[in-house]
Amino acid sequence: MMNTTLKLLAQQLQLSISTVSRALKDHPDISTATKEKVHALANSLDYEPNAYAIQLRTQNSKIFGVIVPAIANLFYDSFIAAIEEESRKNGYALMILQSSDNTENELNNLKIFRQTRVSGVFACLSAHTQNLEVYEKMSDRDIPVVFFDIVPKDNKYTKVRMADERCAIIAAEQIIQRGAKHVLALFGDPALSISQKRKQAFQQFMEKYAPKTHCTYINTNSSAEAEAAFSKHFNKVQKFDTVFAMTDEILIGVMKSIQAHNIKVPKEIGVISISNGFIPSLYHPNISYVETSGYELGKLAFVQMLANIKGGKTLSELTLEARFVEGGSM
Amino acid sequence: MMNTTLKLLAQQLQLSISTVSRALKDHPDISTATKEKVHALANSLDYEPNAYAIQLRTQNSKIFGVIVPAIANLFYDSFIAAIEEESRKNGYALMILQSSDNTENELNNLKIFRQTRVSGVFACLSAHTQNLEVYEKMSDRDIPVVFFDIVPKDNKYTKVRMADERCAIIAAEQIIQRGAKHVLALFGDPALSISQKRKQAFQQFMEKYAPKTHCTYINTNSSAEAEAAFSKHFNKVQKFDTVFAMTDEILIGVMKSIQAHNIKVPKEIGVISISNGFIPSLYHPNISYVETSGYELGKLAFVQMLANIKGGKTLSELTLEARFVEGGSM
DNA sequence: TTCAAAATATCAAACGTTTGCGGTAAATTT
DNA sequence: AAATTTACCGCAAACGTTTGATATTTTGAA
Repeated sequence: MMNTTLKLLAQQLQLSISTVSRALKDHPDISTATKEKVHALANSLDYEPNAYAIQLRTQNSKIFGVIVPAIANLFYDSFIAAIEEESRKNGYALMILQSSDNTENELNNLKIFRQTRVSGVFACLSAHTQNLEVYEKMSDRDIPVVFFDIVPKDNKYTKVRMADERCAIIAAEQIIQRGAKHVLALFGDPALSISQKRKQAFQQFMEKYAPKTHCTYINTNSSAEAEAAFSKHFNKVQKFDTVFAMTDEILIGVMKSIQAHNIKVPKEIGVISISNGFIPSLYHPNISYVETSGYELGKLAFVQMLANIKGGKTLSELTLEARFVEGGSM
Repeated sequence: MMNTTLKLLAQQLQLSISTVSRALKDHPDISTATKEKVHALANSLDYEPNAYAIQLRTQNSKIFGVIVPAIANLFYDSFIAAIEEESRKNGYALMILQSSDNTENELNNLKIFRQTRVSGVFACLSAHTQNLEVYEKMSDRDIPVVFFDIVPKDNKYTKVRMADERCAIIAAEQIIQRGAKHVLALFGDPALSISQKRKQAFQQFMEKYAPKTHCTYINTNSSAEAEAAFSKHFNKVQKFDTVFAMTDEILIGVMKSIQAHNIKVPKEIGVISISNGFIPSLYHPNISYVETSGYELGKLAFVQMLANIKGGKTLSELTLEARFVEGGSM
């Protein structure tokens, strides 16, 4: 079927293309009578403006690019859901690409974004990306970048992230408040800055405010590792009264082990984690957790993006406050 | 910064735009010497073809649209991950929009896709969408649509979905094979065709091959409902030896109740579900399930899409076989 | 009436590509 | 040496839209 274009409308109405164009967007230059005629025909012919022609002309694609390590991930999911909602409200569409935590993919994705002349990109750095040159290239092209979650250290970038240290500290506070004596604290990949930050904050806080509490710190790289680590340490003579899991992944491993050994929560052991809430709600009793909301972070990132587009540069780091959500596991 | 364009390259090299364009795409008309010069300059100037100009010229956006009820969903997640992978391999990008199971959103999303002149759309119908007129409009514009998961009944559409009935039957087979006597079978929203199909298939199979097995059928609309339903029925005198959960959502509810009552799996009760595998792996022992892989379905959908684009129409319904994955819960 | 001002509509260039067609010079054949 | 082929390259139109500048008509006041 022939696509309806401005030209076609113009021909049928015996008007010029520009008049039709202006009529369609309510330009004051055009009389009401003409406008009505144009709108009527446009409707009946199902006119849909060609986004590509518009972009070519206006240099504005009204599309945001998003790079996440993985789409299939509770946290990024909710992040994406949030910016998708906001984007729609603001007349933008989303183009989502995943890096699979692979720097090469990340590069290719950025390239696609450049070619598509996206209006902006939301980027979560791959685990081991060091070279930020590509992102400079985006700036060169006047494409604003808002980093989220895993963000570069450099202060010249716009970034939003969870208050990683605070999360860990809130967890520590709770643990102290409940009078824990022996704590097993499990953290993620030690190469990741997020693991480092959380561990450091947690450890410092514990040492300062509860020096008598005995803490064991372990880094694990997967659910399975966490499960094994927990099993191994729990079997020792020295029993823990509290376990802290830095991520959902770790929590999953811990809980599998807890189920396997039929350990009673919270009677025999208290459990606390950092999460967006879904995984903790899977267990009975619900696991208490410090909330890191991908959804909230998404909203925040979007605000930053808009500010960036409208008012020029907004070089700043915004961190999202965390809060403790009481389950029944402590 | 000035964007590098063909024109710019042409000027600097004292060549015509067309020559530059052809050189860049290895056209045989252009001499090797020229090609090299062009490539060199293009590289050093970081030339990136303008996707919009190309689309305008070629009428081919190389973008696929995807509509899902929700991005934050294990099944759709993996579906998206699969088509994202394939798309990238084939030089396409993805534009993902969520309907939130709302017909109006669905309509708007389709509109965006039309305006963006996507090369094709992968669509999962909203729960209660009846009117398929919009999708006709896509066909009018020669935009192929591949339906997945929740698909229309009409045979004129291209669709891929799980073998819903087979899933239920495989589960029933396993249940019979384990010699279950009293089964609690939980299904989802009775208004959804997927619930109806699975329930019907399950029930028929059980009645035919294990008429003596006593089955209780219940429809629930959420995890919480499933949890309540399970608790209620398990408290009765008549104990169940097996519980079947049609979806992850239901399984979650069931498992919470099982944990709350500290029921031993599989000793006191056998558990089986239909899932893509993530949720079942969260428990100890792992829950046995009939696998419905969003990932596999995505791959299949993509093949259909490509066939549709290349070879014209491929009107057919493809269903993906399911398989039983042994956990330790039965 | 006359003329400026306001209202309305049109022209034409530009955005960055692709591509059919045509042209020129060199290489090859008669 | 003329004719033909081959190898390169450029011209210009087209894709559908937006928009500053310009042209035409209508309106209202002098």
